[in-house]
Amino acid sequence: MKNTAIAKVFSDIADLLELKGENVFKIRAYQKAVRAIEHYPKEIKIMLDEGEDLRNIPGVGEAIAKKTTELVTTGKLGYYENLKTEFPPGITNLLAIPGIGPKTANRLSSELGVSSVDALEQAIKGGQVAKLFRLGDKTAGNILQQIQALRRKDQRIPIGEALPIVDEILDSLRSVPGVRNLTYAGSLRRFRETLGDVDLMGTADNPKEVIDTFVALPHMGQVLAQGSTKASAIVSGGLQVDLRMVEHDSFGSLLQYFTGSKQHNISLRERGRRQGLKLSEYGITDLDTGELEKFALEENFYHRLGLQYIPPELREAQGEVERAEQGTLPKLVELSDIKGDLHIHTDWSDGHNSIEEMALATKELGYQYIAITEHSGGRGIAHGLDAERLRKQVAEIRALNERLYGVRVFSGIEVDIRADGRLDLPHEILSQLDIVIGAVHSAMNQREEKMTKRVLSAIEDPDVDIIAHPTCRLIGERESIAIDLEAIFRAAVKNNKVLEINAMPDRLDLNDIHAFRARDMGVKLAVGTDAHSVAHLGFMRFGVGVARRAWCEPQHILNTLSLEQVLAFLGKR
DNA sequence: GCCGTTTTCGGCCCGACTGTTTTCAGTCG
Repeated sequence: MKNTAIAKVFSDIADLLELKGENVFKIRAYQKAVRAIEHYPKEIKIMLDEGEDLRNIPGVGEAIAKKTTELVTTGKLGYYENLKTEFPPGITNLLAIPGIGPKTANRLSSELGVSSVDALEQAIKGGQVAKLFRLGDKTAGNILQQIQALRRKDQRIPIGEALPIVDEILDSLRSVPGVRNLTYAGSLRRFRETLGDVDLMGTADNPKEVIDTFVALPHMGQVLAQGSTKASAIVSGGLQVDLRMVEHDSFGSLLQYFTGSKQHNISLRERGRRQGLKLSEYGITDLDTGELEKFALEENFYHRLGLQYIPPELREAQGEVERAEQGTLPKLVELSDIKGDLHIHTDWSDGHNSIEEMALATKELGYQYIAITEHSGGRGIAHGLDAERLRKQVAEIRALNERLYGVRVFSGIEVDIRADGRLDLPHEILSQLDIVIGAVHSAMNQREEKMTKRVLSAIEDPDVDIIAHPTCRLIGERESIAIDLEAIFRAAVKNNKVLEINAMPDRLDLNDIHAFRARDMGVKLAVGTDAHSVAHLGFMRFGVGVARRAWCEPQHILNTLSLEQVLAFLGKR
């Protein structure tokens, strides 16, 4: 049983306890455990196998540890099963409707016998809901709207789609005279892989003018709200963007507040309270004197609490507050640390640019090296290279290196790991290359045991240096293959092999949680763009974002090494 | 149910909005 499945059960329990009207702190404890478990980098099942105490997970105490153990070892949880029988099935679906909380859901169920979204819709249209005490026509109408919005609501939007649009919006707004600060907050600033909406924040001498410019931008579809300091609009593609213009002297605390995560902010406030301080978006209030201190700079907000500045990517309540207190936060890898791109396609297979064009473009980026890694022949559709064409390409790259200045081109391949675990090209040619990436592109439905064995055999193959996009997921499109990542990570460490953080925005694979665990286990990682054109080289920022969320420092990432160092690493085997 | 630079018991993050009230409950982020 995976951590996400365990978390789902406790999340259900929290919902049911809410309906039951249980002690709110008990409910909060379950919700806290849900977040802790779903983001925990290590599989609980493995912790149990290794005899590790689940109470090491912050937010998990004696009771939840015991329930988790029962759930994982037996596949069932008696407490949960009993709880479920107390309510009509499906009633927790009502809680997913914005505007409906436990109290309302309970009354809908007990007073109207409504326990499904469809039944609720009928009840609203029939007028029964508006007659309930303390509800009314307006509330009923709002709920109906929310139900309809929920039905047509798109999935969360991948960061790769949102960020370029947001960058354009910010560029346009920065040209308004008098703008002083302007940035994005929220999950985008924390670099989460998908976004529900986007929060922009700024300060300006003339906030109204910035708002007016914002809603008039060509990107904007429907404008949902527009006032003197705040506006909301839907940009083409369905992404909701909120712009908030605030007072300059409290910009820091507001940015901190709106960046979140919610759970991170709660951790901070809990800590603040123990210091006799009350934290809010307006600043920090001394509980003794009642005095409010404002912060124009976010850094100072953290420093006032006796903490190191915590980079947004770390603000997920994963122990970053404690580390900031000790002054031991990691010095996160930055885009400027990247010295090369080790996963690149060209027009030799399914890419759009020549080797030279790609090389010159990366030189512009300040890179010292790139690796040309076409698909192998096994992928017929992608004009994959067979041994003969690969030999020709190696010769061309050699010739190119003779006349290129400032950037070194490695000859490489993204060789298919076939369904039986064998590589798609023979040792004779692979051993001639500077770098070999192994990847799964076919037979993705294999059972976990077979798939794991398949990838393990590639990791153990002396010709292979890197495993690309280890889970093969495509965000919003294709689930991860079934694979035992813990076993993969162990083998990578043992064989001194590298796992990729694929930076294509619809892959981001390894993802943040997996990369966190891999790094923690001592796996070397590489951020590769998988670029199929010059424009794709810019994907590096997304991969670096994942690495930062995984608490990676430069030394954890292979392609932060200089040319000499990376050659030494590759030559070592 | 969790947890401890005040505590093993007694606390538990903070503020805003909405719709319904006539002072506030419920919900959200």
